[in-house]
Amino acid sequence: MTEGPAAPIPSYLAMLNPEQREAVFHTGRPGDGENPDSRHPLLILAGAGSGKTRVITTKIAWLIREKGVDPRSILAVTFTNKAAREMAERARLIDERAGDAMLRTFHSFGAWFLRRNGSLAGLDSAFVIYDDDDTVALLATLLEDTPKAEIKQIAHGIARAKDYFLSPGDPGLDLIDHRKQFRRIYARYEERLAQIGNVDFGDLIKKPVEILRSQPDVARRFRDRFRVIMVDEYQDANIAQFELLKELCGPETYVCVVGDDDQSIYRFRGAEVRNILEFPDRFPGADIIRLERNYRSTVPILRAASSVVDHNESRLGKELRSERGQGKTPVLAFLPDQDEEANFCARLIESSVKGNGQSGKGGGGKSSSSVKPGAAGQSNAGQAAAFSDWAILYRTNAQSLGFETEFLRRGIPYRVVGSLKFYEREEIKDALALLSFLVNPRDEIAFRRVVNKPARGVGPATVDHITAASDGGDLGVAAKGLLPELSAKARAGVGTFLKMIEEGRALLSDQDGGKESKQQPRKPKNREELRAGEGLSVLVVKLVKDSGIADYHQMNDEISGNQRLNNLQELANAASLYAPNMDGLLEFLEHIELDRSLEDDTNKDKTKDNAVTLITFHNTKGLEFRRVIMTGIEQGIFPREDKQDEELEEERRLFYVGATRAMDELYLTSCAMRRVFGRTMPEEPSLFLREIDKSVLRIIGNVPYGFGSGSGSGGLTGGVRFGKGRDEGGSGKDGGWRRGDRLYHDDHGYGAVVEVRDSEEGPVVRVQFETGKELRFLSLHQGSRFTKIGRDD
DNA sequence: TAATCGATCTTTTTT
DNA sequence: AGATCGATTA
Repeated sequence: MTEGPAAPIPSYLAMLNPEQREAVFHTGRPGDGENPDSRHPLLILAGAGSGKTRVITTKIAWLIREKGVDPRSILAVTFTNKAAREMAERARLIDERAGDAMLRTFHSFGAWFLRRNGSLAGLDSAFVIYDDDDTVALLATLLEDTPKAEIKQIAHGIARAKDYFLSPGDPGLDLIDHRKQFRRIYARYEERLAQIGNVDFGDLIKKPVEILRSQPDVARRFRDRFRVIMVDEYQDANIAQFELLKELCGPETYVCVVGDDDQSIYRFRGAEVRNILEFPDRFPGADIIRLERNYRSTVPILRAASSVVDHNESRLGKELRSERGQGKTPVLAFLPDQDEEANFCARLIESSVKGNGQSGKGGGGKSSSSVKPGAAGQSNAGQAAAFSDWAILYRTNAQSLGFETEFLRRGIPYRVVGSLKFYEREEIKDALALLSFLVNPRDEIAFRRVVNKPARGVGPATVDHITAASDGGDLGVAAKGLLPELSAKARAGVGTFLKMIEEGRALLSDQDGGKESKQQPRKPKNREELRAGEGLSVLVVKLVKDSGIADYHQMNDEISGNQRLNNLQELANAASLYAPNMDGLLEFLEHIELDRSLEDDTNKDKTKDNAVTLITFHNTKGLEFRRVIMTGIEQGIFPREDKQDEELEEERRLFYVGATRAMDELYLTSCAMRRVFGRTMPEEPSLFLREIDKSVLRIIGNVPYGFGSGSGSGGLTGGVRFGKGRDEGGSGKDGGWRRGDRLYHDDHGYGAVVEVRDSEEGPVVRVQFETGKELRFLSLHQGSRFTKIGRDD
């Protein structure tokens, strides 16, 4: 199965270990009696830190260089843009020609496919991609008076349905959402989306599959072109993506997928571990190569990580071996609460960085931490760390706040990965909606978003009027036709809006110089390559200015108005890399939609190279850090409370992913108390801490009673248990408030009841606060915001 | 009809 | 604690 190169081994291959080499040299050549043109598929099970990316990139280069494979016939798909970029870069370093191979994310490949072949499914090539918010907005127009939460649920259902390659008519839909109306809404949504002429995220995968299935000639063309298909992070593929892979593969296609079943963490997004577990069944004749040498982490770190994931049932099984020796023992710290947790992390980091010329800035304020990082025995005698060596990992984005506050206070540089996203900002979405409407005049969602922003006197009634008149067609045309019927105010507003849009479109076609101008749409390469004021940014700047969006946001937001302006400027800068014509605009919008890694401006100044990384467990996939702190390892937080069975297994894998990011040092923190939704709750150590191999841990802090005593179950009741809370204020269900009652309100402080009277909704209580404020409350029985103190009389 | 204040809900994780 | 909803009010 393996065939080595004939002569001396080139240097780019010499650095590979035997398994990696086997994986690179595998070409799936058929045996005797098999179709000589067929290829055995390959599944590379690549453990964390086993040099997976090196194998893929080397393989691509090797195929081109030694096997004479045409680079253009190679397709490699990843899940993130970052991975795609990295892969392209590294493959090109080995062989320049690898730059001609197609390296894309699944979604970007789908978009590329649809721009060229979408017409076969009735899709105009000038579509815009709707994100989740747009999907919700579209559903909202379909479902008036439906609570937002429910709409979101339906949107989620539709997204999942597409992940599983299910259409409104599919019986399997019941597994997603069994309510009868669901498939009806899904069907209407599809209809409306088709009418508008845009696609959502799921369509980028689902539609290509449909086209490939219904158009044999297209399928043939693609199978002809792509002779080699590689998939990275295959454990994250969903059913639709699996189907797409299947459709792209002819009998002669060489398929190679790389993944790690232990790192499958996107089930909630439709990822199916089954895809990788069953790969040998779905792709008969598949060979499997395991990469089990880990070059990243020390022995105890790997041991700690594996000991947890070993508790999973459904695994292909794999034994990671460290090539890095013993190193420092991972530390598990039990801490009183999340403030102390942040404090602990800060001091740990500061003490490691000291002597490195970086300011430690002595941590004023509370110094009475019960757990001193130094006590961990991690004297950083010789080697000082850099801030950038450190990463703080947490389960939910919300947990970053405490660390940010503490780091800010102490002057520890940090950057938050992936929480506030640039493209999710209101002003950016507004600007993008304007641009989208230029491209697609049928885009009701974009139209609704910006037609009256800033307020132009175009109210909901007018907007509904226009959309109704458009009958799914060009909204601009419809609006124009309706102008005479509108009130003077609305007419003026709509007129202004239309004029602006027309000018924008004119700008695009002006620059176009007709269709025949074959100006190469510029690829975003180097941000500095073009300056703002060039390319598409002219259009963005003009629209943002003319629309009044810039002023609107600057006025409306006194605190961060300028920040918003900066963000808009940043958007314009990004646009400068694209050609100032319709194609360039489409490309720009697609780029924005699919690669949302553009950083928020607020991160910019902190992004100095030397900063601590604050990041969710999910976001760390594919990254590595010298020193990692996994925080909030508490039952209910991680794993989340509602996780069972397969989902619990996925949480375990997430733990595994997090722990295996660490190269040299690993710390785990678990708090006895934590503020959740603003209330302080007692916490228990995570189940995973019970599962972890204690022989590779150093435990510090106040160990919860019974923890680690090995005395079987029941040993995990850490922390003090509080009852349901204090007395419910007063007697009776409605609180039993009377005139003269004194109370404390969380927001307003002390006050007294001056009047109680009945209404249809229940008793209305009027309270005079010490601040002088007098407020009326419909009911005071909620308990949490009010505390009854006593009575005056 | 916008603004304001109280009530209620929120926390997964993301291409 | 913070965002968002939604009802009441000027």
